[in-house]
Amino acid sequence: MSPTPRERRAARLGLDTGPPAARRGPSGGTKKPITVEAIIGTAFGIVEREGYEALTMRRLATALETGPSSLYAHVVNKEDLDELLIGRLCAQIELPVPDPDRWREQITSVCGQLRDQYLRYPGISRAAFAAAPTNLDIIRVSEGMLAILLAGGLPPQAAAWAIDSLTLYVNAYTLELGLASHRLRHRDDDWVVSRDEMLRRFAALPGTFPQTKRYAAELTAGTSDDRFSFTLGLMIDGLAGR
Amino acid sequence: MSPTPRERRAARLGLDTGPPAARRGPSGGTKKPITVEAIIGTAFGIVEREGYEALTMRRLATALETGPSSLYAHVVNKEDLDELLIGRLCAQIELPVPDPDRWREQITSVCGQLRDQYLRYPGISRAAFAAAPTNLDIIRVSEGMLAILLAGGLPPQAAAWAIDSLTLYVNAYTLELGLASHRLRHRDDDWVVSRDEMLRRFAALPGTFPQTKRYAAELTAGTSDDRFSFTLGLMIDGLAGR
DNA sequence: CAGAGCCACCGAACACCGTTCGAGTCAGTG
DNA sequence: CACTGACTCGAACGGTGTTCGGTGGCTCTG
Repeated sequence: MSPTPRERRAARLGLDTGPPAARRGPSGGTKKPITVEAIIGTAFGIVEREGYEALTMRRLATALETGPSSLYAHVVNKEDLDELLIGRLCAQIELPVPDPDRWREQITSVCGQLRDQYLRYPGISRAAFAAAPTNLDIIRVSEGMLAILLAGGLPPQAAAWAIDSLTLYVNAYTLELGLASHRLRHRDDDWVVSRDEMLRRFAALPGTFPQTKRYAAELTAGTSDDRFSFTLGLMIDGLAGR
Repeated sequence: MSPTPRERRAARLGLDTGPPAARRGPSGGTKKPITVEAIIGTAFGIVEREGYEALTMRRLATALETGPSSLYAHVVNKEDLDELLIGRLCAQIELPVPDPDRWREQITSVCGQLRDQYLRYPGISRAAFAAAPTNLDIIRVSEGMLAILLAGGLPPQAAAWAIDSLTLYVNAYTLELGLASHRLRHRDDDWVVSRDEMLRRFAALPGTFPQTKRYAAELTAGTSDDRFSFTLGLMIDGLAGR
């Protein structure tokens, strides 16, 4: 029984098996062999340039100058590939050493880093939603956040749940922005509208929407970044009250 | 130039054109004609029973005893269908008349209703993420929430942004739960694990994760409902401080 | 050094998906 | 009655993730 893909995944989750002896295929070694590292690298390239929706197994295989089936020797699934990408993303998050006096700005910084990473690869947060809470790189980030909140003096239960809340919100925020940028880049002319257009539409609403009409300015105010820090502040303020 | 689907959509956004004269196709009138209403109804049925991932145009057409192409006379897109579903969902939300003294429980109730509707149709919140903020039924809910928060005495800017935060969180929460229930129903044996299994895995972590190991109990505590109301409380508490 | 077995590679195919095309069929109108 | 136009629907197109079977260098064994 040859090693099933699940076993490969299991093996990768364990200690990394160094360079896999660099075998060559029937191509005669003319091109560099396919490695998990190469797959992840070009996958990130595709997502960065064309968005997550463009990351298909076929597109990825073409970029690696091979066929789709060749990928399945190194990756179990598209889902597995997603998890690899999210793991790599999380591995690049810098976790500060917890400082009790600065827990608010520290947790904000970690969330901001997550947001920036997700936004650098538009749409990839969709993969983050499905990512396993088993992955070590992901747990590492959550461990870091937990340490910060605990150092800040929060009760453990609140800290534990708050991590869920915060990461979930960051994921959702970046997912929404990713969808919007996808529409911008990809047809759907009238989907993403300017602020002026929003104001016009709100003004054209029937009288059944008095508050929306009256506070149209507030509803459309601020950059998406403003909304992000507003919501984060909301949650952190709520936490501080615990 | 026959009416393009976009025009149908535009027409539907205007005043609803009553019963469309009940035309029959080549089937000779043996079966009930396809209407937008019938499409929405059976679509909800499919999602309720088999989850949003099972809602494909082909599956839907089969349920209506027709071919996929027949649907496109009533619906522009799958995206358009999604918007119809979300709109219908939002139309069923009951909006209380704002009471300044009870704004907290009122806003909590609306969010709870949204959560329940989304969870009744697992995975449908994925469609909610993409839904247009143009749809009248959706704006109606946001108008209701805005009225509650304003009655509560919140500054308009905070109220406006808070609506975004809250709905985004509810969407994200239900999306995550929907993904989990999808995995449960659909293979992926070891993906959704019990609390005991989670505790075992946390205990097996290397010493690099001290906080995660120490507070494994807190990290795995509570039902998903507990986490939902915790996060909502967090945001509302933060709001109350404004 | 000869042979065997492993396994990365890859072309072809399968079962789906959303969507389009064009012909066919009816109801209402002039 | 002929015409028009909305509706129906089988067939097909281009796309997706994934599987299968064979090939041929590689490495290890005898």
